[in-house]
Amino acid sequence: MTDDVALSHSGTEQPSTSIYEMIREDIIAGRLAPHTRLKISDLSEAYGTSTNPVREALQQLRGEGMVEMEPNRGARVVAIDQNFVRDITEIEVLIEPALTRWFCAIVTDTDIAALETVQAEIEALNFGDLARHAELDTRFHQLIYDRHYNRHVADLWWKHREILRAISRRYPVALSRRKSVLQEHRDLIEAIRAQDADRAAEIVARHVEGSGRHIIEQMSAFRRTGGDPITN
Amino acid sequence: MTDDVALSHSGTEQPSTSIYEMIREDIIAGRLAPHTRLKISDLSEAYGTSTNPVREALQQLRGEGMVEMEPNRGARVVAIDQNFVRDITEIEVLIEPALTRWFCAIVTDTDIAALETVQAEIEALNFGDLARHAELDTRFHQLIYDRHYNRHVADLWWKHREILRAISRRYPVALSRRKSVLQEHRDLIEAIRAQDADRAAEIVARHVEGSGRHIIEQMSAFRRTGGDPITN
DNA sequence: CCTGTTTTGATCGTACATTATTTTTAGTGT
DNA sequence: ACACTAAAAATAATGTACGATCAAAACAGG
Repeated sequence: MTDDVALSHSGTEQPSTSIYEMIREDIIAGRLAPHTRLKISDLSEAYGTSTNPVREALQQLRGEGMVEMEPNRGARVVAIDQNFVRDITEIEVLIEPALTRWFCAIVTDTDIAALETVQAEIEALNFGDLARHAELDTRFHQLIYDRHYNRHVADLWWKHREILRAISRRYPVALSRRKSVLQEHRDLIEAIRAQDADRAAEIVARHVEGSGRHIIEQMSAFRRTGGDPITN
Repeated sequence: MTDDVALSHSGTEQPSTSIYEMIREDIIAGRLAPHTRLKISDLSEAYGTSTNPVREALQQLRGEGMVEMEPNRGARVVAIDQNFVRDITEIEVLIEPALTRWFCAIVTDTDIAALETVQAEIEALNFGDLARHAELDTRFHQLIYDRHYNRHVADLWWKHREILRAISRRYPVALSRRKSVLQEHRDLIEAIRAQDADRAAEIVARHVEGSGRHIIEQMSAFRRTGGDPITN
């Protein structure tokens, strides 16, 4: 089994975006799957630069927890197993309801309209394009969370979101889960409109919990069959 | 005001501990105060190495959020203001009660005995040695949180704890706060012994909240007077 | 006193050297 | 002839040195 890096970058890259962002984006987009080896010489060649910027980018990603490194043995994209997903989902179950509560207190008609617009797009799409759906779903929650004054919480949510995106992208979404997502979003909008913070928080908690559980189930299912999930 | 780096390292360092850990430790210990400039040439000289290891260490710390960097303008220890403390305190108010709840469910007599031992030491010390007190206080909570299966939550707590330690070390502890800390610890032990998870969680939430508020108040007070707080 | 230029200083990128680890190959004993 | 061990080469990470680039500070002219 080849464990090598094969990226979709042309040889001539504009260095407008940093190496760090590029590697990061490649991890989130799933082009660098969890636990793939990150060889600095390969990466420096792939991104058309010398080794030093790559090394520093990897160190930064290491600090963020997106890559893991062993001394004298190089770096890998962080291995994401069921426990990993469970762990960060549990954190989100604590955080997202709190963010939602705040949103309920400061929400305006414009905000709700924006939510409904995105939700309408999601329903119209109806999981036809999974990548697009993920994008819209992210935007839906982002509309709520980005309003919070606490940037650290919002950033923490975003960081976890990106990781979950990277992993969930590799598995399909079950039909039952699709129904739940749509319903929960609708319920959430209603609770927010009614400024019922407790109810909104409760819905979000269940939403996050369900999302995490679903990913874990899909991981188990596809691990048992041994088949590779979605190959890009 | 000098903005330079002046560390307490001898010229001959054993490279058993990495540059990363050394810089990190210097930040947490307060030898590198918030917002101090981190000049790689100075650091490489101070730690007795070349620039590259320092650069990578700084990138890792940047990923952790302990250092902030601007392109072509170098790195600084992250600036910790009142909002910063408020932000991470708010996160802890969400996280620590959850960790405590779990602890209530799995606590043993040995655990409670350990807590009481540490608490006895704290009370005996009675804030005589602030550094030692901070150490014991950390250990007290660590006894509770390290038992949790979710390593990501525990690590998040630890990361925030270290940052708060770095900042609170620069300010004295008010007498009223000292009383509260001791009382809250005692109450917490009682709630845990009774396996009253709700009550324990509530106590911890107040404890964390009070701790954060106290730090913020001290920051405001010493900012107004303009005087530098505690100088090591 | 303000503005444009020069100088200084530090970061960032490239190239090279060293060290550690893994793989290959050769050798030895049974 | 096969298995196991040891030595050696290859591979990759880690550290050092230097030149290029960028930004702020010092300076000269108006």
